[in-house]
Amino acid sequence: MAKRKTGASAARTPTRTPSRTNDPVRTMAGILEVATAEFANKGLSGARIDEIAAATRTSKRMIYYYFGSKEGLYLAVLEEAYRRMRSIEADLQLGDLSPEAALRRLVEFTFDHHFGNQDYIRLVMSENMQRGEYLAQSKIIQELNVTAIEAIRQLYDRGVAQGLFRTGLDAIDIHASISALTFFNVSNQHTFGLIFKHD
Amino acid sequence: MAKRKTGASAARTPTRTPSRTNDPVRTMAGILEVATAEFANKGLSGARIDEIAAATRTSKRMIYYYFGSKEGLYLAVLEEAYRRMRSIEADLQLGDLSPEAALRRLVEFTFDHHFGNQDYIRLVMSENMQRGEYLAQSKIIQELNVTAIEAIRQLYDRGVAQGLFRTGLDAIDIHASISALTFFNVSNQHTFGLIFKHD
DNA sequence: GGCGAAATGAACGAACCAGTACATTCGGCA
DNA sequence: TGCCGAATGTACTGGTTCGTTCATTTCGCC
Repeated sequence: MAKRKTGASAARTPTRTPSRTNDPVRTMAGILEVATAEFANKGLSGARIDEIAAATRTSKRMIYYYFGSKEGLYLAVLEEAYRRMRSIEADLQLGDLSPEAALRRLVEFTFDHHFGNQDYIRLVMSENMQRGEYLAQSKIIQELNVTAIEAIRQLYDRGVAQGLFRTGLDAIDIHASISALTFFNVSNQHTFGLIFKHD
Repeated sequence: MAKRKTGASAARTPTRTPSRTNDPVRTMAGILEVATAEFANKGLSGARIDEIAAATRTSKRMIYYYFGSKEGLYLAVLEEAYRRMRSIEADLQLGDLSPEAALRRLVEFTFDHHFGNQDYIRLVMSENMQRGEYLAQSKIIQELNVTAIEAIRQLYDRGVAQGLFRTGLDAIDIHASISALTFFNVSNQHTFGLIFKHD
């Protein structure tokens, strides 16, 4: 069931995975998975460490052992969510496509990802409620974002060079435009749906 | 449940405020004002009744006296925020303008309101984090929203009749389009600003 | 000018919740 | 095969936080 990955603590774990009860990698992954759902559902202040622990195979003790604090766990969850998204995004290989095709593909991906990963949306919403306090602490996420913006900039510059896109736009604004409508539709579905709507 | 004062806002307040210690209208208004800031800043679960009470001229006792519970206060804050916005919106008198001018005016108002009332934005974000649970309880807000959508529908229909707007659009979608970009820019300013930006 | 309801204040309590102390088992390695 | 650090379980605690209890003051009204 559990696949061994080299990530966690050190590279000293042998490749075999015998039937053992100590499995830090699995423990951490399990905690992260449950915590992602909990933080996405209730936000940072609404989430309860005890509930996360109860939904895990392990105990609250382990959460503090691996993540140090509620905030530490939240940050780890946030980083994992960003890392996952940017990872898929990087796999799109936008550089291999024409500017038009690349842009279309990026929009499609963003659309699909936002609608398919509401946990991610809610984590970002939550983080905006915290005024980006935890994002600001994460060098990792900031680098991921810079890379993503850089990819858009290159794509845009290629398009401008070929006379396909008009000049004077900012990569960040493009990113915002791509995200805004679909993000808004997911994030505000409840206050909007209540006005009258279903589809 | 809260025992709402009938004509809370106006009606029976003597126009001057003599030196009297009992002033329920003022007490309620003061609580609402402080609570709005607190809920907008920290969200429902992050807000602290004790902090709201401390920032008021009155006491926690009064919060429960007038609003019954933390949730009751939150709902009252939400309703007041919506009511205020829709009230200004209604003052725009869109019906008196040409469809084009009315649409432009609506967009401008939405833009200005969103940027000028970040508390409102954050309350709506917060409410979306609660999945619209409290909006769903508020007949008042739902009616306000229906009215607002209806105004857009009329405006749109007039424009279509005059051949100014293309057909086949939905009033709710128009509303979403108007709100999305500016709402997103305010609501996600922190996770976006962190990518790199200032203006 | 006094009566009863509305409004207010001070302090308390019970549940909740993040984080910890203590104790134990596991598992790689010499 | 015994050692030792890594990993885990159990039970607890100290502070926080929503909500309440009890007592008092205010004020409209007759």
